[in-house]
Amino acid sequence: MSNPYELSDDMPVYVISVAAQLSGMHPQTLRAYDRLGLVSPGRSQGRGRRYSMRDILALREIQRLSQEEGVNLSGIKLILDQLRELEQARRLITELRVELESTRAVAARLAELRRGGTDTRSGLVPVRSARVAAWEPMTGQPSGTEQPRGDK
Amino acid sequence: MSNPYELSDDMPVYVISVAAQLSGMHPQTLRAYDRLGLVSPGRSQGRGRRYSMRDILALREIQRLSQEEGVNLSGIKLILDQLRELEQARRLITELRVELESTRAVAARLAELRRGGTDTRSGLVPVRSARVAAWEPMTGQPSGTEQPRGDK
DNA sequence: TTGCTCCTCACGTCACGTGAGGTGGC
DNA sequence: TTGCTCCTCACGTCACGTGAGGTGGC
Repeated sequence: MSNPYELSDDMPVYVISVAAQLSGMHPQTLRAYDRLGLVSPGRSQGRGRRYSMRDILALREIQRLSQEEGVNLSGIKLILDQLRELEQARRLITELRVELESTRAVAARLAELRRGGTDTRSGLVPVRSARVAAWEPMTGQPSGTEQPRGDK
Repeated sequence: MSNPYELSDDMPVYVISVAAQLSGMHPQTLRAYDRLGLVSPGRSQGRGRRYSMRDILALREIQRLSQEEGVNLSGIKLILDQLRELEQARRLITELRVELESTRAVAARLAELRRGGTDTRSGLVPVRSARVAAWEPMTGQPSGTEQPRGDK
């Protein structure tokens, strides 16, 4: 309850030797990553490093990018930054779509309440654009960038 | 008009020596990038490479990531892929916000037409969520895309 | 022929992981 | 004392740029 950490994932509990085992890396490598600002664990009394589970997961992702994808540390840093931006954008997209749907429902309900049925000519009932309707939450993305240029 | 290429940017016109000069890279480097699938120019008669202006710009971006950011080629490939996804997401966000605004305007107009003013208790007039309202189009960049957020 | 293109091979440099070596506090 | 931590230095490996060397078609 009065726990200063929301979840135990953020609690810095693992010393460097344990963190090295959990992440499958060399302790010296973890020190190097700390120095480079890639994964900076907490400190205990200003001396020993203390890694959280979130740090461990970050280390594993770095290991994957490094070993499987062959990306160097400069690249990994940029990629992780970009990934955060991308996830932020995706969250916003989901939120905007939810809000758009509910707003559309409201508009439709209001239009319905106005007796006489749908008055299409008034343009009061918005037409969903093809591009927005067709969009799927991030497909594999090859060549999907093509824009059908709907010239309404 | 009947030009098979939309803009001259996509027309493969530069031979490798010219492309090397324009991008400030070694011809051998361009051949290596082609082999690695980083920038694959067109071919003339199945032999010589022909680079478009778009290829040149891609080469310059690669050079920046490599020299200024110190990213290796594996990283550059992932970063460029991610960047395309990010730009796609940003375009969609802009589109969704435009559509949301217009739908809101329609809903507001319809609500107004229903005599008696706003009936807040009915929940028919949607309240804009704080997160969506607060969001700025990707901070950290020129911010010229700023949308004045005119709340009607 | 000249000047381009193509290719492969090899070398130099640099990034990075990791071992060694020596220190200090529970 | 033992077993951890901290640090720096050095070495081996690998990625990558680029030069050399030799080919072929306008």
